[in-house]
Amino acid sequence: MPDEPAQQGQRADAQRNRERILEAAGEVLGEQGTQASLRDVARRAGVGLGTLYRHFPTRDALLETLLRTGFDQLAEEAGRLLDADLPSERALADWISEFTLRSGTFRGLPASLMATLGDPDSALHASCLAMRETAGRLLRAAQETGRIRPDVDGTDLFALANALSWIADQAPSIAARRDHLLTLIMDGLANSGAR
Amino acid sequence: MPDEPAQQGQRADAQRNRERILEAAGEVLGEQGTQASLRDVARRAGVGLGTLYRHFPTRDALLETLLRTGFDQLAEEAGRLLDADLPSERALADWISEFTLRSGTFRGLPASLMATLGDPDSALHASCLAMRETAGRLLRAAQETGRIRPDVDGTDLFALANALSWIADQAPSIAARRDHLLTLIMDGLANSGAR
DNA sequence: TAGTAAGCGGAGCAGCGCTCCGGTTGTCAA
DNA sequence: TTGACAACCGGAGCGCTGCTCCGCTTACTA
Repeated sequence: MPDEPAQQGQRADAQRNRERILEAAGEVLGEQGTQASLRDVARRAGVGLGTLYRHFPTRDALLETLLRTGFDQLAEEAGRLLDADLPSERALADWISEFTLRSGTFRGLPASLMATLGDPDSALHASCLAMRETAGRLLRAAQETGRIRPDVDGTDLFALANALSWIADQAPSIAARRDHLLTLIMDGLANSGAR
Repeated sequence: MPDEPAQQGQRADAQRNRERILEAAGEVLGEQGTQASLRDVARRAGVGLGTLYRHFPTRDALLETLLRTGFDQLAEEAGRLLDADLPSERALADWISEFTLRSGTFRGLPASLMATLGDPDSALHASCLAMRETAGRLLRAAQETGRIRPDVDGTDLFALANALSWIADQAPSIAARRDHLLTLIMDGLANSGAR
């Protein structure tokens, strides 16, 4: 079972360093957020700064590698929810909830994700887009049942989900209201008959 | 008509510098956002860095002085809306709209405002709190008419308004959806009969 | 006008992102 | 096994940041 095909053909030491960097990055970003010092990451990995930048030319590239699995899992989760025997708006709410939970792993992550909207060259853009599209299918399914208002698109959904995560990562005091605010937003998304 | 009592008893040059700094800060933060380089502000004001830090010991102190008038106006606006002959949820929506418009003056401002929630020592905290309380009265008034759900407090309102501003200042593309997202959030705030 | 407190401004420190390049080392062919 | 070399390493260095500290200047007042 070959892990991570991305590093095939590399020298053994390069591959070892890559793994060390990713491990250290997970720890450091977990403590300091997405804006953590990359010097700290290199230091913790026991690696030179140049080595870090060669493996991950931008902060986004590092972040993308750290998050890719999570994106994939969120996309799969959307697929599962599509097939599940659930009210469509319930499925949507569950997905958003899962999304905001995961966005909480690194402080500053919601901002980093939102930034990809305006920067198609970002390394994060592609894998983020893929997840967004799967979530979009979940949204459209819910709209087709008439449970979710039709004048909302995938980008709105993404923005709202990120905004919710953003709120939660601003202050611990308000993070406790996350679920409450989610139901509020879901009510806003609901298609309330007329209108 | 004496302006700005805060600088009374100061030497004339100190007062002059204070004004220069505020003017320069308005320009620089307008261009670069709330995280702009304070060196740039000092440079543009034609003043040493030490002078800037003596007048405004922290970035928040500078920001607070720049925003105080705006906070006051927003509080007054809330008062006006309370007395106005408007459906209560309409008044609330108008206030939020006004708030998010003003939060757009500096990029990064929503984040700076939210940060005051968890940092009572911030220079911004006090003037922000005053405005929040006036907005809270607007909220409660709307709740008493039964138009707005009762399980929402002033902090929720503040968080949501800031989140909306935050979305708008992430990417110009999504900023256009601001009003749309506002109606969505207002629908979420609405008290839809049962529940 | 002279004494002085208040104010000034930039040198300096530690840290940041990012680049660049001389030295090292893993790898593979001979 | 050994040698050659591409691949890789790591940190010095650049220009920036926030923030402090202190010798010099200047506006005020007695």
